[in-house]
Amino acid sequence: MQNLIELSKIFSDQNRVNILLLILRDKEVCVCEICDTLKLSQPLVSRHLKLMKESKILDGKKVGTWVRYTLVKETSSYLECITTHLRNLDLKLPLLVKCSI
Amino acid sequence: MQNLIELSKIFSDQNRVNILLLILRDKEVCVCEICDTLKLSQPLVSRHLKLMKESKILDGKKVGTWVRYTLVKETSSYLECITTHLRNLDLKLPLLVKCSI
DNA sequence: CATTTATATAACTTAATTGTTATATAATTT
DNA sequence: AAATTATATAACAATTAAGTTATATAAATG
Repeated sequence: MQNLIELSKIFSDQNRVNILLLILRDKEVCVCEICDTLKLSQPLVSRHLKLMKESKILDGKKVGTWVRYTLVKETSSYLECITTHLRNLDLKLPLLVKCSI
Repeated sequence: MQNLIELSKIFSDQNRVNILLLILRDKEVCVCEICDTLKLSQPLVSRHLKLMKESKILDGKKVGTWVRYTLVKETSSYLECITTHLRNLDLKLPLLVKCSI
C-alpha cells in the first residue's frame, strides 16, 4: 500500500518514466548516456535516479568514474505490473547515445 | 503511456487511494458516505472524485440530491493491474458509514 | 599533481498539488 | 416558496515537486 503510493509518485513524472524505459530497453546505462539520449541536464537526471534508487526500483554500481544503473532484480508485484505494462508499450524512445565506456 | 502517468498521479495520493478502496469494497458510495467514513471534508472529497472522474476511473450518477460513485466498467490494462493489486491487499479500512439513501 | 571527466549535491526558483474556508447550485422537504 | 440537505466550485494558503545554476567529490589521465 505505502509501496503503491510511493511507486505511483515515481511513475507520475514523464522524465522518470523515460529513464526507466531506457533502462528497460538497454539494461545497463550510465548517467551521461541518459542525459545525452533524453536531452536532460545532468543534475536533473542524477536527482531522478536518486529518487528511483531510494524507492528500490534501480540499482547503481560504480565503474570507474561512471555509475551504471540497472533495474533491481527482485521487484514487488506492483512494480512488476508496471514494468510489464511498460515493456508491452510500443515505445518511441531515441536510440541510446553511448558514452565511451 | 500518457495513461500510465495520469493514473500514477491519481494513485500517488493516500486519500484518493482510500476513496478508491472504499468504492472497490462497497461498489457504490455517495460523497457524504466517503466523507463520514474516511473523515475527510466534503469539498476535498468532491475534488478528488472529480479528478478520478476526469481520469476515467470513476463514474458518478445523480440520484436525487446524492451522487453515487462507482468504478468504471471498462478499465485499461494498467488500471486493471492496480485495482487487482488493491483488491489483494489486506485493507484495514473503516466500515462504511451509510447515509440515509 | 594538475586537469579532465562523470556524477552528486546544495541552494534556489517556479510550478503543481493539497487542503481549507466560503459560496454556489440543485434537489427535497416543510 | 423558504429552509434544508447533498454536492460542486472558487479563492486562497501551505506544502511538495521539478528544474536550474553553481559547486563539490571522486576517479582517470596527461
